[in-house]
Amino acid sequence: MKSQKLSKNEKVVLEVVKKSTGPIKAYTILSDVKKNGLKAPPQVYRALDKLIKKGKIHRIESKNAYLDCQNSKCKTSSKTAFSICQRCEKVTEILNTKLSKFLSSFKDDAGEEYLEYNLEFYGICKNCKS
Amino acid sequence: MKSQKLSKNEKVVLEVVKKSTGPIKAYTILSDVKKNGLKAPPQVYRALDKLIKKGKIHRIESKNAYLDCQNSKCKTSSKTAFSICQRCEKVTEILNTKLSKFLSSFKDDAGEEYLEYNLEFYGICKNCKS
DNA sequence: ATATAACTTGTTATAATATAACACTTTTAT
DNA sequence: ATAAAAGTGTTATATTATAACAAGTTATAT
Repeated sequence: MKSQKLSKNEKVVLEVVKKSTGPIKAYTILSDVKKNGLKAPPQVYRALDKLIKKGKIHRIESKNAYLDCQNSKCKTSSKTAFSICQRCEKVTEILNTKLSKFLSSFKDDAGEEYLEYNLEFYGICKNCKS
Repeated sequence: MKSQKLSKNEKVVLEVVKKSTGPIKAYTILSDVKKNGLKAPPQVYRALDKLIKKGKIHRIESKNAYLDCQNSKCKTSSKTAFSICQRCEKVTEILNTKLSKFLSSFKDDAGEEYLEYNLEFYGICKNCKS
């Protein structure tokens, strides 16, 4: 794992991601951080990439969007699981020991294990069901 | 599940995806199907979307690429798992009953189950290790 | 303290991925 | 036979992401 120290742009971008109520898109971040002097996509994408590597945020692959990490221990930047509501688009990080143990020790039919994974569950959240 | 009948463009696109040795990108498909008369991105993307719904192909989210389904029974278009080699980029669909049962019956901490999921494992494949 | 390597930033341009909108044709169901 | 639904062709544009390069900053070793 990389140093956890954040650069100026990384801090600026992380604050915006944290403030967001859900996954936020790169260009939404960009328009938001313009008031902090950032001007161009590479500045945002570079910060996002670093923040992911440092375990501060996650990328929700099926949404091309970014979410701040809910796990204070943050050992999970390469072992991630999320639930995604198909109605309200809400995304929640899943922190579940049984799940992470199962996936971390999963061997495929060739006997191979995997150090990293990303799992996205899709369904209707409790709120939308009721 | 939708009807399995394929339209003309869907057949053309599916053939290209099947022929590919690994996940193939939409614009690679496009340049390939130009000899069949298809000319513009929407023709390809529409076919891809339908083929996914019909369970003929999968989208590899972390690669923005498409892979033909290896499961002849093809009940799994919304419950998918893949292994992705970080060195050679090879992608293999994982068909493993223990895994699918575990994930299909997984309840999160709020007791919710999910009808759909997509799981991507990352590691080094057997071939690259040796 | 100073050289130098490693990292970070700013900037322009462009690449890569995907969809909107609309007119038209074909297939399907009644 | 007709209407509804599904599929096609087309142009334009939206969205997401990276290449490339110059300049500034910080960390480290001597």
